[in-house]
Amino acid sequence: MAETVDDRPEPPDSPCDIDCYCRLDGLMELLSRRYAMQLICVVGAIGPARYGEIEDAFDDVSSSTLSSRLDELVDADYLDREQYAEIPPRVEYDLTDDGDELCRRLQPLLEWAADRER
Amino acid sequence: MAETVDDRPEPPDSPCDIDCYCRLDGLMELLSRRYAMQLICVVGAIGPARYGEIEDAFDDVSSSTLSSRLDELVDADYLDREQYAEIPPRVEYDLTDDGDELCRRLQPLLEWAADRER
DNA sequence: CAGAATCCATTCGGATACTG
DNA sequence: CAGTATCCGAATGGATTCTG
Repeated sequence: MAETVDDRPEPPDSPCDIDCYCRLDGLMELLSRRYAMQLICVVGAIGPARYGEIEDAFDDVSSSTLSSRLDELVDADYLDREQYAEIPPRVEYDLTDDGDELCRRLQPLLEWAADRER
Repeated sequence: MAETVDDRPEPPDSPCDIDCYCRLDGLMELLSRRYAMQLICVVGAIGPARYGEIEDAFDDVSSSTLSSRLDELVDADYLDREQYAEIPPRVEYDLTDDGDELCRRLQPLLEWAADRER
């Protein structure tokens, strides 16, 4: 890698000085995956949510896809995964603090998107 | 241990009765493509924006990708494309009313995303 | 129940070259 | 300047099968 600038006081070569929304990679890339944004908001809405509940909410998502999305969001610390040693096994997902903040910021968007689809 | 009281009506056709953010396809699918959300906000920020300005703002987007994204957003009526019969040719993109509303609803998200990347 | 693993079709997006 | 066209590798997500 040629140039990795660790401290970015003011990128001199950035033509987009507004608020530089153009270079966003981490979170935006995560949110650009299928169901990611909806997933955050669904978990936010139905509180601690079990895997099955989430799966049902989407109704047409494959388990592999949902698993991936959950993993990614857990890894990125937007979701918290609590596993209980019970039979049958129970797992609950909930928003972390960051996830909660994210959810709040997604709300206006999804709300609007939902409105215009009906 | 009592279950959380659930007195929701339970619509028969929708397993996700909160606000049904799970079935969103149209807009969310559009926004899930690379640069789409940033693109809306950038155009919102630099007003009527020329193709070159937008391209420069992103600095690492390929012209084919940017073109696709622009086309999609124009087709979906979030962006307006104005072409002037000049030499050299000039094209300006601007937000439509829907695009403007979308931009406002994306703002909190991107703002936050930008903050946590620095 | 809550996934993990594997395989695979499709899609997406970048590079490159070319144009009105 | 503002794209379009083409090719192609990479990534994505679904189906299916299997498991603690």
